[in-house]
Amino acid sequence: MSKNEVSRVLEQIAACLELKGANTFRIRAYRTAARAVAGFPEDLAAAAESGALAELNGIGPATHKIILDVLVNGRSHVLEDLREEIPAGLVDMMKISGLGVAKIRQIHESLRIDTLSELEEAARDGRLAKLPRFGRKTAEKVLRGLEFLKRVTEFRLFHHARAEARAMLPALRELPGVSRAEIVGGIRRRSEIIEDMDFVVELDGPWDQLVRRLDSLVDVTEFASEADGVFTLKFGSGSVADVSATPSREMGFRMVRGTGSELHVQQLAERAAGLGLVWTDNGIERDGETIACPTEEDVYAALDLPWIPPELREGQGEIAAAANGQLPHLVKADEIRGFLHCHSDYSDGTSTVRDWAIAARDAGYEYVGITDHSAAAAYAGGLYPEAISEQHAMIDEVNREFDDLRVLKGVEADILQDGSLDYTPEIRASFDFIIASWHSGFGQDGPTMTKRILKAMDDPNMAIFGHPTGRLLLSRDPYPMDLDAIFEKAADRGIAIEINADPQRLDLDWRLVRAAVQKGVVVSIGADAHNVAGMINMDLGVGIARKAWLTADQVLNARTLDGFLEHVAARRAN
DNA sequence: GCCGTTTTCGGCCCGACTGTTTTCAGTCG
Repeated sequence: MSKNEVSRVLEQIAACLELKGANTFRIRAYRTAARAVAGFPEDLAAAAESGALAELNGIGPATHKIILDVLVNGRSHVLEDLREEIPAGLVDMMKISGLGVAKIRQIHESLRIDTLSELEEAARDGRLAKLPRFGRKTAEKVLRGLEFLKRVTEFRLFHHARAEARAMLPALRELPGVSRAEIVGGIRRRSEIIEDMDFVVELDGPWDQLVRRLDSLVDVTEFASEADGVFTLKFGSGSVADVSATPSREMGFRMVRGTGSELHVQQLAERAAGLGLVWTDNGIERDGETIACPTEEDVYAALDLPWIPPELREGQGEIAAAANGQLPHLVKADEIRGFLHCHSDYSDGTSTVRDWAIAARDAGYEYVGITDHSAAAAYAGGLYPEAISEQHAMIDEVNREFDDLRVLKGVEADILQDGSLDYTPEIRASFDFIIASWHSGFGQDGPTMTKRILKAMDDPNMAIFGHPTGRLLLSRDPYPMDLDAIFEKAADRGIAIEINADPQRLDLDWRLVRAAVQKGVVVSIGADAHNVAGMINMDLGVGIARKAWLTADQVLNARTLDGFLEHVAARRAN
């Protein structure tokens, strides 16, 4: 059982308790434990054995017992008992925007509804709108929510899928006759959401032996094989893996074919045709002979191309760029010098300023920008003016202790309804830099939102525009605003646009990052981490930057400390 | 249910918006 699965069990318990009307603090305790588990940096099972898990902040006797139950038995008796009482459909309804516990209970009790399809029916035939305090708009919102759920339910977040795929690799590599196994597909391209996991295995032995052993892999519930050596596995967790088996002389070809998007592969086939070659499902043929391609380099070389980084294989011009020798030198994780956008225990984070400094220095960063929430974000413990001075004094103290790292006094200031930034101008000027982002007023229409953001950009203290479109992967679409106008103004004012690296956000979308950069916008990669375990988010953000063709000089926090501060100063003077 | 420079019980996440209502419950971040 992975951390994510254990964390999900705790989340589900919280959801069931919420629907039961349990004490809110008890519910919150389960959510806290779920987050603690998900963000735990080490091996969970080992920590459970050594007793370190029980010492973890947020884990108490009850949640510890549940975690052990899940780790040892693969299931939670507490959750199973709750499931007896609470229909699964009601838990699903909590994912619908606009439906909270109270409304769901009302629906359940007055309409006797406990599945999503019954809910849809009631929303369509008018029963839902007739309930007290519901109405036409609520019913429409529920239908939109149901539509969204249908659209996303086959997908999972990148980091969850990658963790599961990585955990599967050793088992695949140990299968008889398998000399190599690699992850391909959307995970290798670093797509933000993933439908199926894709693998390629290099097989020396006979196929039937592999077929017999594949369905013995842990937790496989369904197994189907296809004629051309692709095997589909379904797991108890609901995830699906496609495993493609190939002899070593075709390994490179299978990896290219398995990794590239449909468009990329199609464009490779067209290029092959242009060179008088034939692209088939199993390889590239010249004069009726298949060209041996044990490595990916062999495939691209046969097409007279240099190797193309997997992140770029989307059919968005990378083949032409490769042919012209114009592939970008994609930014690498070790080129990021500044760790930006982190929350400390002054607001809703759990790590202290000193924790952040130590973790950032140990990870090799030159500077770390602490950006707690501003006062308007009351729900997240946003800082009142008194707390700011206190925090700045603390940062000064920590800075005196480190000669190889600088802690910057940042803030994630709310963009208020009217487009002004939180705090007075004097307070805003007291920060080293400001990430401005919005956390409320999402009901506004597109033009109003655009006007609001454009106005915020007039504030000389706004150095970075945080999680610009507000999207939450698999749960909320981006907000409808005029991004062209916003990118133009950002370029003009020298405001960086954030790639927020929270795995649920990955906002700005990589496709849009490319558009922004083409307009001259500088990009900042922000981890949006709430504890030092969240430092791994930076890797996800770099992945998105690479998908957007970014080079280090286009990334604000790949600059030196002086370079970063110069940028902020230039912005304030603009 | 968890935590503790408030320490074994009492406190923990609040303010604004939305859609429904004609004064506010429910949801969201």
